[in-house]
Amino acid sequence: MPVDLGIAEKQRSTPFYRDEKGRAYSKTEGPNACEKCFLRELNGCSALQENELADYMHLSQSYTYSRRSNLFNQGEAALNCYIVTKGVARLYRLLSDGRRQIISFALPGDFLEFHQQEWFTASADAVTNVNICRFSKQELFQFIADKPHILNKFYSLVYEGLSQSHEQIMMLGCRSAEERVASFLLNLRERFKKIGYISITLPLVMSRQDIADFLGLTIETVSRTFTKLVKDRRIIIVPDGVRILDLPNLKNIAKGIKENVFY
Amino acid sequence: MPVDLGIAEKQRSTPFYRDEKGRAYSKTEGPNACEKCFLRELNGCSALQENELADYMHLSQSYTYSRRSNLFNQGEAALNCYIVTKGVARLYRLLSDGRRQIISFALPGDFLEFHQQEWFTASADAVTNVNICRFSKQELFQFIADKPHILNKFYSLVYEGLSQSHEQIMMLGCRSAEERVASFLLNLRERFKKIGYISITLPLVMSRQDIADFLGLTIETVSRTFTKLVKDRRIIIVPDGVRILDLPNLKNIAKGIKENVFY
DNA sequence: CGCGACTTTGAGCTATCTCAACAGCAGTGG
DNA sequence: CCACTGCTGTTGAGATAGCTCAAAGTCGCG
Repeated sequence: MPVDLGIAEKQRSTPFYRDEKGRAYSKTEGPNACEKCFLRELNGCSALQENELADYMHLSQSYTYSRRSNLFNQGEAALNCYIVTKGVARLYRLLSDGRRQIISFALPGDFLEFHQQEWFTASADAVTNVNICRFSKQELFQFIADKPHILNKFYSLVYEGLSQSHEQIMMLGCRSAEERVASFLLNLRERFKKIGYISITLPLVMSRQDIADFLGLTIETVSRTFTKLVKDRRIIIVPDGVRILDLPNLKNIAKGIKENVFY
Repeated sequence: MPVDLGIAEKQRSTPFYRDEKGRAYSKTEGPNACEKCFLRELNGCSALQENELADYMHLSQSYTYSRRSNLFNQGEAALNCYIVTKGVARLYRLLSDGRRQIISFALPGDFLEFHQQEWFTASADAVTNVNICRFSKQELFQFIADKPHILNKFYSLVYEGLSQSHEQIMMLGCRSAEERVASFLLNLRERFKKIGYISITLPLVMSRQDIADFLGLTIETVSRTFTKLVKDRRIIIVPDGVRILDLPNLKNIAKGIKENVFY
């Protein structure tokens, strides 16, 4: 089963439930088929030993959220944690006056809220149709309590997230609009590669507004910057994404190097 | 032993060594006196059980770095990890053209580089004279490999760091200069409180340039913003720090609320 | 007292924002 | 099949928060 970003689907057809907050979702009955999951090699689940898999499969349940729907909200009791298995989700925080900062885009294999804190510190919703594995936090952490090899793997993943956040801090703190957009495209490209999604077109499943709120820019600045990159022949814009024409130069822009420098 | 931010000391008197990179430091011979350490209640060490303490004490060694000296650099092999026990350090990343982004200020009790990655992803140096506990990463992670209660504690601490980083992303992505400075002061105040450092004056041991590089602003903008906060009677500037005059209003500014709002 | 490091203040500049118009496209309904 | 509507993205023109450069002030220290 290949990586699925949920690009094509615009509508959902499966029947859905609503939770106590009115969120629509659909659910796969019975335990998850972890042994067939293409993500097993990639993420925290890879730390599982064969004899642990059967129990683990019963811990999580598969859910589907449709495009634009909400997964959880900042401030709510954090009873569950999530792994994205298909599509893209956005993790964000809001200020009281409506300003939004997207903290990260979660791709297949990414963990959300794998902590033991009582409340969600951010909100998340589905950018495309999204499939997730949902765990009861309490059950999950009980399961791994005597399995340090798994906890260790989780630890590494959180640290990786921390490292990504530091990169993001660097980006927002000292990079220009053009550098931000270039970094964003390259980072996305790397992450797709890592999960085995390789294609000439770099799909941009999120809106310009999402990109703007991620990069700390306005939608107009993002648009103008894309236009500039197109004019300078670094990229071309295609339906649902971009194609990178001049990778080395884009990398230099992302690094903050103005002219062509080869090394 | 109370929290010591190393404010008063401008000079160091103890003899020092130099490591292979030419870094000056001094070292306490023999095992650390963890049983007397005031941080034991606060940080990761609090997860240690009585019978584990003796072994743990032999894992780390106490080092002193003088003001402005370097602890480690981005890109070097990450053989050690650190806990600040006195003073303040800055963790930062550099761009090739010299732009610097300070990722965090590490106060007593804060962990640095508690990961198992091969290389340092950031640099750190001493803002004041700094005491640290230094661990061999390999030895430390070997020690905790069969002690999930400690690993679990570390996990929580890393997640807390992640949460702080997300706050920082929010700050850099969508807050104005005044909001950033207000948030910075309040956040520092909270963190001092947490480690038991309570005083009328909020000490600012870092330079304006450090604050600017942390907040993604220039030194001039930081200075002007302080001046504005003084004029508006939110704070007063005193030697080595500020005093907060109007806490509720400062909190509103930090939240992005313009006028007096009580709730 | 004088030097150097740091901070504040001033004045003009610019990258990015704001506001507004318009273009493209999908869905809808007659 | 085509007007109509709503949503998203692009482009333009003017406004502005924060930046840059320059000068002056402050403070600790020899």
